[in-house]
Amino acid sequence: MPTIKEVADLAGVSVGTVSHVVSGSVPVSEALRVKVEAAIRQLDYHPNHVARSLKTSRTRTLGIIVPDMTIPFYPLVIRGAETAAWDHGYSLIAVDSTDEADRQKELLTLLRSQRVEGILLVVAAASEPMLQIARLLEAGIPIVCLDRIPEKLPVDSVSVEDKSAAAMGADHLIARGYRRIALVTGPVSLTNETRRLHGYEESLREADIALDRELIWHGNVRPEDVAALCREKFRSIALPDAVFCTNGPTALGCLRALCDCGLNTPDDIGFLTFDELTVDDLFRPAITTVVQPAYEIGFQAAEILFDRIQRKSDEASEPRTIRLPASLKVRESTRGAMRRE
Amino acid sequence: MPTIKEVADLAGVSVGTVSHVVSGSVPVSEALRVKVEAAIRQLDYHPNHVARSLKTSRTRTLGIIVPDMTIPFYPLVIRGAETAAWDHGYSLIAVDSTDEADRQKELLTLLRSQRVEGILLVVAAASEPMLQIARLLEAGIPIVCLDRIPEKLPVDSVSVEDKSAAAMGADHLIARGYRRIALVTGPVSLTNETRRLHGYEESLREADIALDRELIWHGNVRPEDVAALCREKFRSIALPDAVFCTNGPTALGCLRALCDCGLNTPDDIGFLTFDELTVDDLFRPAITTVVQPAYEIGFQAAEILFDRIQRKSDEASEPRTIRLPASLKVRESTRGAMRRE
DNA sequence: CTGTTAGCGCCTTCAA
DNA sequence: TTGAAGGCGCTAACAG
Repeated sequence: MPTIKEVADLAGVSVGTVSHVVSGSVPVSEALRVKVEAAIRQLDYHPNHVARSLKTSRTRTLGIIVPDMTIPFYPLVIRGAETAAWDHGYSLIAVDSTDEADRQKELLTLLRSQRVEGILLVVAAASEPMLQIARLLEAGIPIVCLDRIPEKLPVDSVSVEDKSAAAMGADHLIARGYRRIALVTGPVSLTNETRRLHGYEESLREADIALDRELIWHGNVRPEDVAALCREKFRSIALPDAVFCTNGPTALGCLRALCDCGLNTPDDIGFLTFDELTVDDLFRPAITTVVQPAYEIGFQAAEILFDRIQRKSDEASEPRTIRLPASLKVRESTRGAMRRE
Repeated sequence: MPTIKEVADLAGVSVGTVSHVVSGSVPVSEALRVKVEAAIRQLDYHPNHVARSLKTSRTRTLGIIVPDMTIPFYPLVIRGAETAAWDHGYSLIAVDSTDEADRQKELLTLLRSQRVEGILLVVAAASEPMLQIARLLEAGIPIVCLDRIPEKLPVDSVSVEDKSAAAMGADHLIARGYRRIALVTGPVSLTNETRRLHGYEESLREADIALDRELIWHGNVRPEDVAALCREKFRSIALPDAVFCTNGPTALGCLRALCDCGLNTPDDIGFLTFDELTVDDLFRPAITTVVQPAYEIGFQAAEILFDRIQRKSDEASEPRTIRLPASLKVRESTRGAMRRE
């Protein structure tokens, strides 16, 4: 790999001059510029970002940790963040914690060693990253949590307005005449799951529907587990009018259970879920969905990071909490309750 | 951010000693080691990979460029590559070219400037990266192409055995009694699409089914476009017995067209596709699929990269071409032709 | 405008 | 076993 020195030698100028034409920050005479550019092309010179970063102590790099890239929601988030980063001349390192606390910890350490200038973090389900996050923050590396927000931690965060999003979904079901509405959640250790639960509860309360604990099923983000859970429920208790899943993987599991139990939607049971399943509208019937602004979440989170990066010193400023509204995509799976009695 | 010097000062030793305990490469007496470790913990020291890389000229980093992270196939590939990288103590920078030639070019340049030690590349559909790839190779940065393989370029590559995979799919359709089998492809500028086409053709030939050009529809990877294409076909020519889509996004478009045209699978028409659509087996009917070993493709590609990285000098060795077998997941959408005449 | 030079933080001989 | 010192490639003063 050619270095700036080799370029300088070939062009017959000093390294300083080469640096100037590369960065464009200092004027260089036409004549020398042409010579330098020729040398760069001839040697196929590519500035060494590693050296540059060491010198400037700015890597122009952001990191993002997601729990599972294969959940369609996250690639969209990453896209949003990547776009924002790109716009600022930054690049984004996207890594996957596979939802494991240990790996998340290692990744955080790694990103820190790589000297990323900021980190977007979707915490792993069973992790306690508070201490590590606090340390990163102390070290001057801003962090923005997205989607899943750790409790009681003064950190910037961006997510959907969980409670009202869930309430919107439940309201819709109620409006369509469903009354016995089961809720299938992800891990309740995640605060956004809890908030979605609250939204559901509130919606029912306002509609004067008695809360039935038997209809609140706490699952996780592994479709197989959720499928087993739902099958068991479908077989052991009176069938609900409708099921409301609070996230994508959960919905996948629940759909499988419906399949397995020979239940049809919406004829036998209504179905509603958070998060597009890629093909919601191709399913027969098409699935009604609470759609989160995934791209926007990633984008805005990155913007906050840049805000922090810009005015480094002023780190005392209050943590920002952004809650974006979800939207409801009404399709066939909630066509309406067919009271069967 | 504390530096190695600060750790050394606090521990009352030289930087060399600290370096030795951090790397573990040189023995250090118990007493000093303990002091150094205490200092490291106290300062929350994290070795600066940037400086380390500059010194050693090894970044322990790989890059992967995919055309679209939101296509479920690619996150799996990335997972595989990330796992392999992790096993070797490397990290992986995953970036998305959004299938644009320009962006791909910039990303390649970026990765090079970041001094990644190797690159996994899924070329953008309309790109001509030959020259740039050649330059990277010359510069001693190994590249492995995956999934989409550029033609006539002596570069390592890993992908599915396209032709036989497609033939397997077509054979299955034929065995189930389908005869008028439409093929919906992605961009034919992609050689793997061409090879899948060949597999289809060969399968038909061997079954003595006359090739009908009218049944070969060349689409792209934008579902909307493919949907429009298919709708037009469904309305203008005699309905095929079955449709075979050669990739996921194409299948999405085709399914939409079936929906829009009120065609049911498999009653009106059989349906088969490459690539899991996340929920193939939840669809009613469940969709028969040619499944590519996505994770394995990513994993093996990364392994090849490490092979190259290891024995750097010996760059003359022949390019390796790995073709992994696909498997067929038979579900309901190809239940069998119901001859309707 | 152009050249010179001092580090950025770390690893790695090399001596002691 | 430990310490001292050079230099990786680059940028940013600064001097000319």
